[in-house]
Amino acid sequence: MSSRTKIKDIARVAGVSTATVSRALSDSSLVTHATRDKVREAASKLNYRLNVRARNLRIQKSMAVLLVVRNMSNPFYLEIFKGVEAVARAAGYVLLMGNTEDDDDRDIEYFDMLRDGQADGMILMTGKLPADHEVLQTASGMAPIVVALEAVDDCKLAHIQIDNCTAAKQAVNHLVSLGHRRIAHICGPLPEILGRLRLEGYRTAMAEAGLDIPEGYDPVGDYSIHSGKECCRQLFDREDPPTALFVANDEMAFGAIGELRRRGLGVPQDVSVIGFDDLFISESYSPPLTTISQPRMEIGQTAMTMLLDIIGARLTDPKTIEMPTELILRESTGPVIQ
Amino acid sequence: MSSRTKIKDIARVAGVSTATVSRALSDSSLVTHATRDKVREAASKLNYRLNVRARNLRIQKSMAVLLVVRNMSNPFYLEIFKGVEAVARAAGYVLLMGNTEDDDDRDIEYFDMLRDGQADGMILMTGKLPADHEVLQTASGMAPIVVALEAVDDCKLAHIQIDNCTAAKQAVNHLVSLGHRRIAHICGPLPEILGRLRLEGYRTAMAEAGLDIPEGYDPVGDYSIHSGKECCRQLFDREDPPTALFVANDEMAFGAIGELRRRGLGVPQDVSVIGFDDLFISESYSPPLTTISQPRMEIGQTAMTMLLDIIGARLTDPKTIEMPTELILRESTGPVIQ
DNA sequence: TTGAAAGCGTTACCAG
DNA sequence: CTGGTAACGCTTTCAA
Repeated sequence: MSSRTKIKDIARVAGVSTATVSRALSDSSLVTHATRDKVREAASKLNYRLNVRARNLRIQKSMAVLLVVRNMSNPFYLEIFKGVEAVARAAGYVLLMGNTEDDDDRDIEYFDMLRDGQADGMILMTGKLPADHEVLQTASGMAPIVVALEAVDDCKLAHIQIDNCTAAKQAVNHLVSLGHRRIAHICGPLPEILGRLRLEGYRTAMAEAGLDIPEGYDPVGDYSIHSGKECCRQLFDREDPPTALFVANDEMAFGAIGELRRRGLGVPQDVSVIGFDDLFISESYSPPLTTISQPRMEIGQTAMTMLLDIIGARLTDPKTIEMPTELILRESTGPVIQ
Repeated sequence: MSSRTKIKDIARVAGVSTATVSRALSDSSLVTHATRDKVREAASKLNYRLNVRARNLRIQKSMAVLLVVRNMSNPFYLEIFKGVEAVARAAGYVLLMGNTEDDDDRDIEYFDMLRDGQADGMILMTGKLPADHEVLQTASGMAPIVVALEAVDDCKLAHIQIDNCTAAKQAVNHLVSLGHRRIAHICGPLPEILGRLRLEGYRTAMAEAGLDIPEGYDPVGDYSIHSGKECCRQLFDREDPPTALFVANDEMAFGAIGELRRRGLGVPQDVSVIGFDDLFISESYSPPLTTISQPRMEIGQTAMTMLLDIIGARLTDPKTIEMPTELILRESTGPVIQ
């Protein structure tokens, strides 16, 4: 019982060579059924287990994929994790988690892991790309990277994303259709593409509706509950507070609703609020939050599927998949009261 | 640029043997400073990167730990993930995610990964142990497994947990001190130890306060928002509805509050509600939820630290660490109104 | 302090 | 179809 049984032991017991054992165990067509069965029997009698490390060294793969996020404790990612995990394990890959905490050095570490073969592919959700990293300079073929939900400039990577701008327009249109005219937008951080696109959608919808955006009607938050509260405070300290809020994510919307309640303003009686993301909790929030829903699990699944296609060379040209969003009408929005 | 530079190339350039290169790069005390520097220089000139797969095969380690949960998309785990990840990466370990979806076969798969050396250790949060798995039968020393937040019977594994029973008592005592006498408890699933301990705490506290628990005052949910709603419905369809609810987790508490609102009952004016877990959202819920807080990030950190100690043989006997909980008073509980 | 060489456990090439 | 054997890239004895 000292050392685990290896292919050599099976070879001895079954009376064949290690090469044949390897072939038999991997269902190669180069062995007869008879020897295949003989080998398998010996293997199971000896309680054989493949040494994955040895195989990976030999075949030059790690059978692992790396999922890199900015902040592991963001609840938004949960369903995505799950979608990625499901597809990965079905394909025999294990899932390595990467957490950058917005630290560029860590970003690079994960790219290094990819280059060094510790992972065969990467799903990147940070929206950041280390400049000039070797991994990206694949003369032939694509780098085994799928950028999810974010977009990185200038390079030919596979992307999976949603149409943030159109979704934002849809949200604002809904508020307009309820009769709102003073509609403010609590933005996400604007260096990031996500925040910019949602802001652009807001502006476009407002313009199309012939509505002005007063100076300061689009305060910038950082997606945290607290910053939602803070931005809301700014907006309602004004002399011309809005009657409706389009907020760039649900968490800031929660913060905003909290602040409104603190001021004695009812949602949606006094102010309508619409969020973005449809977190698991939003449906049962008080009031249930009207929001834009993204198919997060499917995004994870699709990202991983794409990554497998790249790794398997079934996908060789940059491709962007756009997933549909949906406006979920709940009880945090209502007609404007004059 | 076809193939990556390896230790052999460095050896050639630096004019030493591969053995010396290996030693130099790992800061062995068996090389002189001079040769060490010479080797390092060559390595960096050649842009050398260690082949982790090859090293792992040779040293018979994977430098990976496996974090196994029942359901990856449970927001409760987020901070734990983060805590584990931080300690793991500081120690040079990568984090592999395992998701069982309550499927025993998957459970076994992850134990197999551990036995097969695909991971050097495991943090188990499913509360389930496959019977008689080889991994557990370590004649000498402990299995490299830390059971977190759950308890598994009968075996000598390291545990990290909270005192669920005492925490539950504390919650109920708080309701009692506010004058509540008709206090119900929405339980988690009772086959599981967690649910049982919280129920026990509830019963003990009620008994100590001299309060009866009417038949049916402790409906069983499944930790989902929906089941919280359902259990609440049952309780308030009674002729003797409670004036206070101690709910076994925050999500069910949200469901319950939603149901109460639907019935026109105010929280805490008409009914007090107290949850368990202190999810990220609970603080800004409406109303802000009184709940029991667990130090989740620290639990993750401590679990991983313990695991490293076991792997490094610094910890050789089963040990249970108990983390403190805290009752967080917010606005969902208030004095009973006659 | 250094080098030669033996593995770690597979897979895959090349003969037969 | 099968067997011998050379890798995969590193670490670590054992000798010098």
